[in-house]
Amino acid sequence: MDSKYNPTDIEARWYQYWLDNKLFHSEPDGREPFTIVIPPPNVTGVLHMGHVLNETIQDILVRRARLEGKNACWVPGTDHASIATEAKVIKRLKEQGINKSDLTREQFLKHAWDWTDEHGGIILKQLRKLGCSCDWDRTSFTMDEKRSKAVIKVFCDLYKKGLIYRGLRMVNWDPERQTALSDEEVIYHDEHNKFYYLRYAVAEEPGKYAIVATTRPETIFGDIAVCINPKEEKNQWLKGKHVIVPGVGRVIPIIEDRYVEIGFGTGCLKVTPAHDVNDYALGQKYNLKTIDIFTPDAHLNMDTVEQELQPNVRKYHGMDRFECRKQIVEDLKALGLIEKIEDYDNKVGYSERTNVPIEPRLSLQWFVKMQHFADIALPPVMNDDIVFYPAKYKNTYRNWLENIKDWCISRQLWWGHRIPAYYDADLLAQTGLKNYPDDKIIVSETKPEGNYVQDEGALDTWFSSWLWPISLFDGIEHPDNKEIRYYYPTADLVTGPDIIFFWVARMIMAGYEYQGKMPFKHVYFTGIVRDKLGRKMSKSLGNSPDPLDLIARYGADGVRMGILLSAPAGNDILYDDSLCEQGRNFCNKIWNCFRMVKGLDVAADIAQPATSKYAIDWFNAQLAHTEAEIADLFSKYRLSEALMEIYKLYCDEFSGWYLEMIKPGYQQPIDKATYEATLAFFDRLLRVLHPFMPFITEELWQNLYDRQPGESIMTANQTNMEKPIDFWLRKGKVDGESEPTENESRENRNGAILKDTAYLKQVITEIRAVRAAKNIPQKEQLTLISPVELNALVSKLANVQICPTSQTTPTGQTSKFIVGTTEFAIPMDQFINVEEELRKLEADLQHQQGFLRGVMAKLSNERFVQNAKPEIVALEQKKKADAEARIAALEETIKALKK
RNA sequence: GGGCGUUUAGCUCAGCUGGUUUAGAGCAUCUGCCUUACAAGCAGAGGGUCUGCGGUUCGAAUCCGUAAACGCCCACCA
Repeated sequence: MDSKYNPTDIEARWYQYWLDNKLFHSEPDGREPFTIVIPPPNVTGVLHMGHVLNETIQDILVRRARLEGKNACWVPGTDHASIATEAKVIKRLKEQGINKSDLTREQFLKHAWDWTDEHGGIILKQLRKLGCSCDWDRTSFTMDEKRSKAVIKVFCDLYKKGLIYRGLRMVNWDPERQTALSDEEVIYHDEHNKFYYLRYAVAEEPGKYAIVATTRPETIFGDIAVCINPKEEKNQWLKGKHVIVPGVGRVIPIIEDRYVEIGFGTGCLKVTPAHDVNDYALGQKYNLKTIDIFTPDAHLNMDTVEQELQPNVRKYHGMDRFECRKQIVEDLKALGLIEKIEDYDNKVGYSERTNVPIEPRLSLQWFVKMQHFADIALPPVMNDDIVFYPAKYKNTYRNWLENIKDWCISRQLWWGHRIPAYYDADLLAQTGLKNYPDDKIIVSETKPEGNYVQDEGALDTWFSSWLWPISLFDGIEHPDNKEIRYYYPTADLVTGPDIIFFWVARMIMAGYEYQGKMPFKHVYFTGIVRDKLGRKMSKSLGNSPDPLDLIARYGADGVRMGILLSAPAGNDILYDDSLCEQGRNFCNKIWNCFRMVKGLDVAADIAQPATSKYAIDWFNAQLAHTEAEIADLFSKYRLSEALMEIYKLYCDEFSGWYLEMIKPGYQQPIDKATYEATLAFFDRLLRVLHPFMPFITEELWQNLYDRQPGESIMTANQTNMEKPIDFWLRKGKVDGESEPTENESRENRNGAILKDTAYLKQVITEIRAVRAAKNIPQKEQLTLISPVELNALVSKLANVQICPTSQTTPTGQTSKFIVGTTEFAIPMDQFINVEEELRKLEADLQHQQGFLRGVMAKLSNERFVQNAKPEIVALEQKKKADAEARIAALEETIKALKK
């Protein structure tokens, strides 16, 4: 065995072994289920650091549950990611010289499926490298047959219930992809813009102007009115008048509405009902017409402007909206129709996917009525039936649900689930889509007989994702089937807070609507993975490492540890390669522990040293203690802390102390009892680590004992994780105790031996410190003069000969230290720097005296003694006694030294 | 404009319902060691008054108020 752990081959081998033995596969049975459904990554996506974090956490939870004996099932799959994938396909087609507009829907979809087949599932393959224990037999896709059927069925069902409707609304329009978006898909950015003050000539009073301030001068072609607040003093003179849209020539009325805020800008608001949500509302209220001046790709369309005005504005036809803005400003300047231009900061909405500014656009879309869903989804989260980690996201969740708006679910895309609404072809020809009567629409899972045409739109991707925990188990089509009854509700959902509205909230809604139950019991919100400078990882910054490359360098276990180490739930994690390095180093440490243990020469006929017996007792207690700690941390989803506990357990307790305690002398064999106990400890240690580092733990577990084919650490039932194993414990009751229960006595004994060992460790550490300070090598044996009886482990680990104080009269100089209130001394041949010793001791003395003053201040305070709880007072008295004893010991030592 | 969160060693974070030996961990740093499992290691050491201010209390990193800095979410002020 090499002294360095080499993960590459080992990882590949064990992953294949797990697959070959179907160890990830789950079928309903009598055990308690533990289900996680993967947040489906985009089908054409590749693994990035965010996935690594997210999937590692899920794998840890799943593997832990599996070890606990639960029937763990982690269902993988991918998302068709309607808009993102369609964009990628269009881009690729363009590279081949093909325009989407030249293709029929069928032709385009053929290309899209080709792309999906080609790239789809790459990310799932990558998850295997990371060690994810998904049940691959259950791999699903949001657009596969089962999931598609579920989506269509739900659409029809909600339509029948009156919860889906078609309507002409102002929606967020993505001019790049030319589709509607939901409110959640719009991201607002702060921008430095200009505020343009335009002069609208007053028709009735030549030479006078109404000044209108706007950030979007290019929309004046669609102006229908100018609105003032009836209460605004300075604009009273405009009441009932008309103004002329500058550069356009349209005469429009001044209208009055209290919506216009007094004192803001000029008090005159231009009303463009086709291009602004608020203006649209005003338009509705005052029955104004709408002029849509943009084409679907946000170029100016002057055909919609009145015939007689077109000669004035024809030059803008076909211009891009931002080009037009520049141009119109130039032109109005030339005409003297711009009063002034000011800097102005405002927010502009961008399409989440294409990153172009969205355009509010009046359009015919499908919506889900959300109030009903908000009503069923709010209570379970607020009263912790579904628990959020961290809990602060409950606020965010509530805030959204309490201000819920209807969900625009139709998209003008081809890649996705096509809306199952059908129009009578003849009637449609007469009326057009907008005027097609609602009651003549047929919404159906199958195409109706006759001459019908299907709605061209597709559904929002999230309209399939919200069914994911149900549709994966066929719970939409067969709501009471065996699988859904067994696996649903799922246990945990692990996801980012950025999709709390998109996905988490909507799954809860669908869960209650279609199963009458929550979709999951716990939601673990991860943070965002950033680089060590706190910047988001992005392709353009080049600060996003390729996970596969990291796995090649550090091993999957190392990377898993690296990503997890500083990732408490909800906190952003600042990723740095050095964290993976720490993970790799840890693997190496474990590897070498194993080499040491398995390299021991075992002799059946030698007796077990008392020190080893003690060491085993102690480590058993320590292990039980840490295991309980870890169980507690898991119950709170504090996974990075749990891993840190394990790390310290291996490095400090097991490797640093236990193995040193039981290690036989040079080229000496070890007794069988100690060896067996050590193997058993190792077995437990591997199990507790396995969820975090599956590969190395499997490798070592397999080599620890002879294992049967098909056996795995994964399924080594770990039912006793928080309890110590009995047979190492001393039997019989502790003196002075009256019949403790088994658990109590175990805890007492564990507590006692942990305390004893802490004391021993401290003595040993002090001796080592003396060595370090005096540069005395470990090999050179020292004498320790001790007033108390000490375990022989002290001699073994510190290489000292222990002499009782009574039998020793040190000649010459000694180095002294105090543990608790006991003074120990080490005689020294060499010269001792008395000054140095004194300085240290006096510093300690000062510290103790300061401490004692603090304690005394409390105890001499009557109100403290009266008000504080008795046990607190008693504790302070004990502190006082201890400090006094220690001070006495120090003073004596100092006095002796000064002689 | 609302709401939420954060601020503890050089860095990343624990510190739960105020009292547990005048603040803990990992990493990094410094010193000494290639000691017969491991230099991707071992041993030892240093380092913070808990963002500022005020209050409650016998007692505050912990509770309250306030200010500042940073971060996030929501919102139709053109």
